Amino acid sequence: MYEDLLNQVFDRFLTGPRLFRDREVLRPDYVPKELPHREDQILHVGRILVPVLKGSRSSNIFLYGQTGTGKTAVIKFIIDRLTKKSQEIEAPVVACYINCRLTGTDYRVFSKLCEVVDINVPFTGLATNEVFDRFKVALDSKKILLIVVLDEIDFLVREQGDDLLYDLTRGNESLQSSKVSVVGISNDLQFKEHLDPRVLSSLSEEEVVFRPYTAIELGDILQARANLGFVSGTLTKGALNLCSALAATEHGDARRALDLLRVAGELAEREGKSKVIEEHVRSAQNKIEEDRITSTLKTLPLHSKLVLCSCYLIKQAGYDGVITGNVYEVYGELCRKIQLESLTQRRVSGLISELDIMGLLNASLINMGRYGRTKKIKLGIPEKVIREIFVKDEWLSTLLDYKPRCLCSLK
DNA sequence: CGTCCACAGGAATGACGGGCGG
DNA sequence: CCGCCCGTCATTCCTGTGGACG
Repeated sequence: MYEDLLNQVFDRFLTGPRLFRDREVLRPDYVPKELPHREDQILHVGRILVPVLKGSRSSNIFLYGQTGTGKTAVIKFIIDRLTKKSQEIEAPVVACYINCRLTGTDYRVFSKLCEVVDINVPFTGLATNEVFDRFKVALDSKKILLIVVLDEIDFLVREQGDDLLYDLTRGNESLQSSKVSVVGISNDLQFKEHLDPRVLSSLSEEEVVFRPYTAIELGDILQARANLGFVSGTLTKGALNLCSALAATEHGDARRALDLLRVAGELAEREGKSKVIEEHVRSAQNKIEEDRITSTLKTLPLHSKLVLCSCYLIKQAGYDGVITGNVYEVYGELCRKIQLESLTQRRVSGLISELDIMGLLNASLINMGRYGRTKKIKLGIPEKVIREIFVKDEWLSTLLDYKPRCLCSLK
C-alpha cells in the first residue's frame, strides 16, 4: 500500500511539469561564470594578485562585506582563473581556499596547508608549532608562490587569537624560495580591533569592501541564475522580484535570495504546479526559517535543551520575561527531576547567551537599579515548535508538562 | 549621593578522551 | 608504555556595573 502511494509520488513527479533545468546553479556554493555587479571587485583583486604570475609575491588582501555579498564567489572565481592561467604559462602558483569556520582551529588550518604542500600530518596529536614548521620546510622546498585564502577569518581570530595570522604573515621572512600571500575574508569589520597591529598592517596591505546588493542588483543576479536553473517561462516575474525584495531587506544577501528562489521552486514542483508564483516565495521564506529552527533545536546539547525547556515551562505557567536567576532555579529543578548534575550559574548564563545568538531566546540586558543587573529572557520562537521537537526527545518529553515549584514564589 | 543588588562576562585553570613520537 | 599536546567543555574566581533605594 505504501508502495502504491510512493509510486504515485514518483509518477506525479515524473509526469508533472518540469520546473528546474539545473538545480545545482541555485545552490549557494555554486560559482557562476558571470558575477553581475562585482566587476569592479574582480578587477581590483585580480590586479592585486597578478604579480604572482611573474614570480613575485602579491600583497596581502583583506576582503570585507556582509554575508551574501559575493566575497567568496569573487575570490573563488579569481583563484580559478588565476590557477588556469598559471598552468598555461607554467608559473609555480598554488592557491588554497580554507573556510575557517568549518576548519575551526589553528591546528586544522595548518594541517590543511600541509596537504597543499603534499605532506601528511596526523589530524591531532602534534604541537601546533610543529605542524607549522613542517609546513614551512615543505613549502620552501617546493619553490612556489602560495596564495592562502582564509574565509570567515573573524571566526578563527575570535576563537584562537591572531597567532596563526602572525605566523603566516611573517613566514615569508624565513622562506628562501617560496612566498606566501594571505587573502583574509570577513563579514565583521570590528574583528580588526582584536588583531595585533603588526598583523593588521601586514594583512590589510590592500582592502576591498563589498557593499550589499540592492534589490535591483539582486534581481539581475537572480535572473541570470534563473535562466540557467529554471525552464524558461516557469518562473514568474513577480516571484523573482519578491525574492530580491525580501533578500534586499536582509542586508542585500544574495545567498538568501537564491535560497528563497530554489526552495520556492521546490515547493511549486511538489505541488505539481507549472509556474512559480509569489505565494511560493512566501511559503519558502517560512519553510527556510522553520527548517533552521528545527534543525538547531534537535542538535542542541542536553543542557542547552534543558535551559530552553525551563523557559518554555515558565512561559507555560504564564510568566513572560523572567531573569537569569529564575531560569536557573527552574533549570536546577529539572536537573534534579531527571537526576542529572546541574551546571553552574556561570555556565548557564553562557548557555543563555548562546541560545540568544541562535535566536531561540531573546535575552536583553536590563538594570533594575537596587535590584541588580541581569538579563531579561523571553522565548524567541513559538511554544508550539518547542513542544513538537521536544516530545520526541528521550530526556525532555517527560518534562514538558511539569510545573516548576519554584515559580510559586514568583509574583 | 553613596550603596549595593544580581548578575554579566573575562581569565585562568582543570578534567577528559584522543593521539603523537620515542 | 610514558610524557606531552590537542580541542572541548565546564568550573572557579574575579572585576565590573546602572540605577533605585535609603
